[in-house]
Amino acid sequence: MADQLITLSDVATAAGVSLSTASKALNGTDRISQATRDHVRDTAVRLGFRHNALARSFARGRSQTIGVLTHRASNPFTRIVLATVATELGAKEQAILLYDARLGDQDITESVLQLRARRIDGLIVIGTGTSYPTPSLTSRFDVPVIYAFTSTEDPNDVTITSDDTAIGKLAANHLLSKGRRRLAHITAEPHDHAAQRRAASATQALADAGLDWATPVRFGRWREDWGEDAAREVLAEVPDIDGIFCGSDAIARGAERVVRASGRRVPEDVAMIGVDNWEQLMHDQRVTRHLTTIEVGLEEIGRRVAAQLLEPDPEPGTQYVAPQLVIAETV
Amino acid sequence: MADQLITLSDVATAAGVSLSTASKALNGTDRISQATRDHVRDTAVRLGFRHNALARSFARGRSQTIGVLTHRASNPFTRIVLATVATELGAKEQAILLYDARLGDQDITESVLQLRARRIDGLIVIGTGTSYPTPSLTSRFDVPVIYAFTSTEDPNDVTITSDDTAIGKLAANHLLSKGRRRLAHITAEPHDHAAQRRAASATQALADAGLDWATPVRFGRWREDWGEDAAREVLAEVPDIDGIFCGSDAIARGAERVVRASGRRVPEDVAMIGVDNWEQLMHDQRVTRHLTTIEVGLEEIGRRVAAQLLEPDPEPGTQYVAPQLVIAETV
DNA sequence: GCAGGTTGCGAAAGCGGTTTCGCACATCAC
DNA sequence: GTGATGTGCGAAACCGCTTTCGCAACCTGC
Repeated sequence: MADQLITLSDVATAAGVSLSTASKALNGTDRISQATRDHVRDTAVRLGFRHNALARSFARGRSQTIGVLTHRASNPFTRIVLATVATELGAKEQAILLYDARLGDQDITESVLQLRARRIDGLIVIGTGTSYPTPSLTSRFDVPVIYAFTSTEDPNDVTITSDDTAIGKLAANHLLSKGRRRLAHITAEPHDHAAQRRAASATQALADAGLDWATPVRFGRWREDWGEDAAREVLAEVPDIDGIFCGSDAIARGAERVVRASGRRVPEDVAMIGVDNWEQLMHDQRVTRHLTTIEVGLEEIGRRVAAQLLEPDPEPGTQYVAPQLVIAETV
Repeated sequence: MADQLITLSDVATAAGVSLSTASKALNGTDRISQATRDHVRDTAVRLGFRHNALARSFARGRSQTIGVLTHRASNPFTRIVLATVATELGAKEQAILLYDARLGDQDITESVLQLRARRIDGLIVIGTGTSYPTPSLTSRFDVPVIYAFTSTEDPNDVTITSDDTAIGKLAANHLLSKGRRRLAHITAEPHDHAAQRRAASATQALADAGLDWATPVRFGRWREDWGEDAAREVLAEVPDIDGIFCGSDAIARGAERVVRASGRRVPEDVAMIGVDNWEQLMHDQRVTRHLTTIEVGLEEIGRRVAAQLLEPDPEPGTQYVAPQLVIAETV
């Protein structure tokens, strides 16, 4: 498969025009008569010509490559955003260059210099969705920088992230709409931004309905076993609890196990709702829905980031992706 | 941040040598005296010079970009391999260009041509791990092609994938080692290669111990609800079953729910083992281990693929990644 | 019939490196 | 002292495309 590839110069010669005319004809730039244009294009097709992307990138000074900075690409949330971004950009002939775990790194400067030497056409910073803000790098590049699933100190940075406030509200209101009134909330660390916002907005939603939690919000960790522990506490304190909003699906998994083990039925006795839509995101089409949950919109974040990055001028500021209620069996 | 970047020519001038000498000094190629070499390098550092990667790629004809072909990048298994590959390659300054869903595409030829026009330095084909073989593309490129998590018709293709035979054996033997003797196996479609091999090798492991399944292998789907259905059947047919090997963690999740709901204890009454290690892979550090399972080694596949691709000549043939037993509560 | 504008195209200068080749000089063996 | 060999460096070609600029030919309007 090492046949010599056709160059633009070959096309020009075959079409009987100059190199520059051939270039312009194929690119649609400059003034070229329709007849010449068609002729050159036909010739190019006939010869099976393709622009050498390397030469083109070099001449144009644009690499067709987008830099991606992550904190830890092994994080499953990060991976979803990353894979989506890679898919979307690949469809647009843009490669990605991933610098993992360099985001929190001391000498991020080195990475910045490397990315600039690579002449990346844009930069995507993917956060973890929980502990923001991320330091702003926008001013260090002369190409567009977009922040995904995080936020920065600079409100003018182009940011696309989840809407934790809407998530909390959505969860609480869904439980309320099903007639549940004795509600509990089990979530992660109190200093985790996502947990904090979801809890605050859910509390507000209850207040708007003239209610309060039947038992104080349980702050703990993003872990299945914390879901178990907290659920035990909740059941002990409020035996007739009729709805639990879990800050994540992992927590919900653990909590559900305890609730069922206690002899209560889900959702008849206790309705349960999580956040993340893991069953969908993680298992692809391989699983049926079991847990009622809220889809944060990670793939949507990835899609929008990719789209915005290729826009001539993306709108500055933060865009929140609306969460989606995913109704299944547990509410 | 639009300061003019330093070129090699600037370095040469500043160091008082020719352009070619500067190039060779920095690259360590050709014969250059140590003194000159050091001097040029010092000058480059002092000026903050970095090679323009675009110019370099162009001149060398190597793009520093690896093509990646997937069937569907939203598949969670694919995403793991993809993210790992991207991480490893990024650390080596290699970008990736992802062409998703073009693998099964009719005119894969178009993608091949595009990738060749891009002058990719190598190609990675990521499969789904279940339905192989993938058509071989090796002969259509003059750069290395590696197949990950799949296999091809050509035994000489460089392939790195999971070891389904070892997985089945490992699972069966682990249950046997815990003294379980009345075993069942619940898995996916009988025509799914992974399911088939795992079932066959587990059956063989039982035979080696002079045993057979207590009830015929249940072939179904890679779904949690299939795990439930099959477990119900198994319990009805063999009430005193004492071990279940589930073909995946999703199946195990469903099966475990049914087993527990029947009043049986896990693992005291029924030991259960899955495959995939999702709790680890999907939740990162966010969850404790609950399900005893087998780690297929997707990240290891990704790491090896990236490493092999950058080797001068990767060894032809198939490499199987050894599965790892992940012991938790359910056995 | 002519100044002024428009249209279509080609020559040539990059883009910023890598790499081949040849030259001058130093070193060596005899 | 001479030829053979080796060493260090620079001139220049080259990678394949984009883009600027200028020139001729062709329109206008008066």
